[in-house]
Amino acid sequence: MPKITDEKRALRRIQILEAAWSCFQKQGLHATTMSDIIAASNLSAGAVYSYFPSKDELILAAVKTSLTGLRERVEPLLNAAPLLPPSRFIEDIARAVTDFTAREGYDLRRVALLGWSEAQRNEHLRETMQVYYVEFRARLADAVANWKRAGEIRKTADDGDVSKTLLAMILGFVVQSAITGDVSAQELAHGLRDLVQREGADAE
Amino acid sequence: MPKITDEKRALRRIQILEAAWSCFQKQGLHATTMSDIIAASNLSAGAVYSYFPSKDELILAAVKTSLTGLRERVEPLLNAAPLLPPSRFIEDIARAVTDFTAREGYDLRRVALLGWSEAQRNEHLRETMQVYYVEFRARLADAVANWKRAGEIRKTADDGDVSKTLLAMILGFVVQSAITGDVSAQELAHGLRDLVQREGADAE
Amino acid sequence: MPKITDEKRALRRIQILEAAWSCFQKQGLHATTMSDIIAASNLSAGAVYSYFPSKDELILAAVKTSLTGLRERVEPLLNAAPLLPPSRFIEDIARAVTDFTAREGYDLRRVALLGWSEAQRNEHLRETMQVYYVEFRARLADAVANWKRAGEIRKTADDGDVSKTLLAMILGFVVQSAITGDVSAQELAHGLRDLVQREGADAE
Amino acid sequence: MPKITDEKRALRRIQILEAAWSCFQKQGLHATTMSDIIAASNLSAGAVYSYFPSKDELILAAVKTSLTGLRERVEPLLNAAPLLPPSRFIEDIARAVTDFTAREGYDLRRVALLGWSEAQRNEHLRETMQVYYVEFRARLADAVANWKRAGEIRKTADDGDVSKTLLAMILGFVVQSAITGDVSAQELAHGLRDLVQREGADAE
DNA sequence: GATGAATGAGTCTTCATTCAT
DNA sequence: AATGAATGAAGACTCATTCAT
Repeated sequence: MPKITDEKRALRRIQILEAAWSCFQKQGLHATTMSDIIAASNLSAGAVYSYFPSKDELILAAVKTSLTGLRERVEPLLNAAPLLPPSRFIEDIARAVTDFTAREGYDLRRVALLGWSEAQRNEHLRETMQVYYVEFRARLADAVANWKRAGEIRKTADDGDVSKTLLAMILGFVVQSAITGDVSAQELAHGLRDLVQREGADAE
Repeated sequence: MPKITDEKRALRRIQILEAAWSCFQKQGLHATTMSDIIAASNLSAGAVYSYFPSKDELILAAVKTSLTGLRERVEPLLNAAPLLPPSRFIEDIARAVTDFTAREGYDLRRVALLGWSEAQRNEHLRETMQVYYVEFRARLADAVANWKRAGEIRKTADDGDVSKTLLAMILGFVVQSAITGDVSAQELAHGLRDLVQREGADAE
Repeated sequence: MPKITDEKRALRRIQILEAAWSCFQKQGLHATTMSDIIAASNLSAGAVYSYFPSKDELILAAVKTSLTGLRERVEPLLNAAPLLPPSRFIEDIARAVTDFTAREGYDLRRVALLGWSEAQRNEHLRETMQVYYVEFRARLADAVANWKRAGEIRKTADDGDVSKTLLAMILGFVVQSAITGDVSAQELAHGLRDLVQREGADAE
Repeated sequence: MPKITDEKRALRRIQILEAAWSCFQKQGLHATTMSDIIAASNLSAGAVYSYFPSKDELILAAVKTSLTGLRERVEPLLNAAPLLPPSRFIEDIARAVTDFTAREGYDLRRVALLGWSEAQRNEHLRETMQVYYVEFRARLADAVANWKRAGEIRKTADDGDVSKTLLAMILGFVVQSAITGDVSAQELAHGLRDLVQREGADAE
């Protein structure tokens, strides 16, 4: 077995990461043993450890990857021109969360909950997440500025405050749909629309 | 006949629970060992086990108690007459979360994140949470009905949808403030107000 | 099982240490597994670890104890008045090494070799040994001074040099008897006497 | 027909052996992994294993080689005519040990300690060493006989006993200088001389 | 011949829980 | 009732060795 190509190494990494995801979702981060992951990956202990030096590193990679994966899906929505109005925008973001979950064969929402929990005791993970969410909020603030120009929300709105509220809605959607399992992207969006529109205002 | 009165038993339970909370927040649910909790509670292993038959029960009790504690603080806000308008209401709820954290000497938000994560692998906890959030949402739906009567939001709004959106905002506030640590109840409320009010609408 | 007495704790420690010695001699330090020691001590893994926090600590204790044990046996020889002449003195020291081995049911010489080897990679052990041997040499230097006063060796002798040579003989006796197994305390002493006494000098 | 000449093979062996020595000294025999040696030798795992079938063989070879190397250096001293008197002879032997260490870029003394320790659990190594030391002692006994003829030591001296004492001094010098690091060949020799010469005897 | 990725048995250590005192 | 020492199953990780390419 001489030198393996970088391509193959990358594939192996993904193979292991997928095995890990699958276990993590079913059993949680700590109830999952390395043996579980090793068995699910169809590799040997040594092989897995040659790709990830510790369980913590594997957890980190799993969570980071899901963060990155989500970003890639949400990016187009943020860059769309013209930008969709707030409630439609939120609906699409929520749908991206839901779709990501369904498509990749693993539940992004569950991984998110596990990751947040883990971030409490893992410095590196906590920082990674902080940076991620702060950056994401900055992108939302850009969207808010856009909406102000488009007259979707009033000019005096504070970009920062609104972006915080929007992020809260998105993260809360993740939690709520993971725990109660009975919330759709559409319901979230309609709820926002109804909150926004007063009596007599014309719908969407 | 027990030497120890029921009253004393109750106090001991709280003593243990507080020790557990304190450890859980610092180290997470699984990195906390029974030894940690036993040491923090100033009791013996046997004593702790006579109050809680297993670590899982202790986790369950710790999370349930924080759920109950929060409910008690939020209850008055839901029953207030007249009900505050949406953004004010959200602000007060968020403030209750923040205050609860500060006052009891332990961080409700962290416990919430840990609890959600744990709920992934603990059937009983998951059901408890589901019931709790669904009930809480029902109370929020009542508030929505109230707001409709008061003309705060339009009559055609769907109580269920709006309650889901509101819950998302609240849960998302918990996540965001636990992870980034830079969101206040006021910012959340202002963000909602700005989202709600269009150009030319009169403020609050 | 309430609080155990200090006495019992000390006995347990010895019980474990003896199990460890016995294993270390048969298999060496690193080929001995904790399982071996646990089995030999008739205790559980947890119990052993409650007395010694790691294998390294156990190794350290085993070596230190043998150092201390030997010192206790050699002490009287150093303090004897009048001090025996050099070759007799060396003979008794060598005999103490041999006896210690036989009596305590474990081979001091083997433990010494293992310890020296381990000291190469264990900072703490190395320092402990350094201190021990330097102190021991100081005691030998005292003996040399005594011999000079008694006319056993010439006045111009350097206490330090002679103590180094004596220590070398003792340590070398340990090595040689452990490896070849065919050297007695008497042979060592006779060899020294023969080296010391020239033609025509009167014996002993 | 091998692509590689015997000469090259021999060079490779030495290259590996030197890598092994270097690792063994730094970390000890068991803390050194085959990976360490492989990395230090700049060869592949397969290559190293084609020269030494197992780690044990490598240890054996490393220790044996150091034994042989030392013999080659000491040989001339034993065959010198006229033979140096005892304390001068010991000084030169000790110096050979020290020089060997310095010149070959690796510490003979450390390897010796490791080897003795390993001999406890390695039958083959133990036998090799026994033979080596017994033979070496026989050469020392020859020297003793010489000294008797030359009147350096008294005629009634027992060649065997004296050779054992001399070997003890040499081996003990190795231990002491490896552990305390503060003994020179000269000090050892002076110590012996002082022990040998009584009051009034003429020096050297 | 050479390579180095893969193997997997074996190691040290932890920790929820029990129960003799 | 209370104690805390003891248990031992289970977990994370290592590393000598092999063999497909």
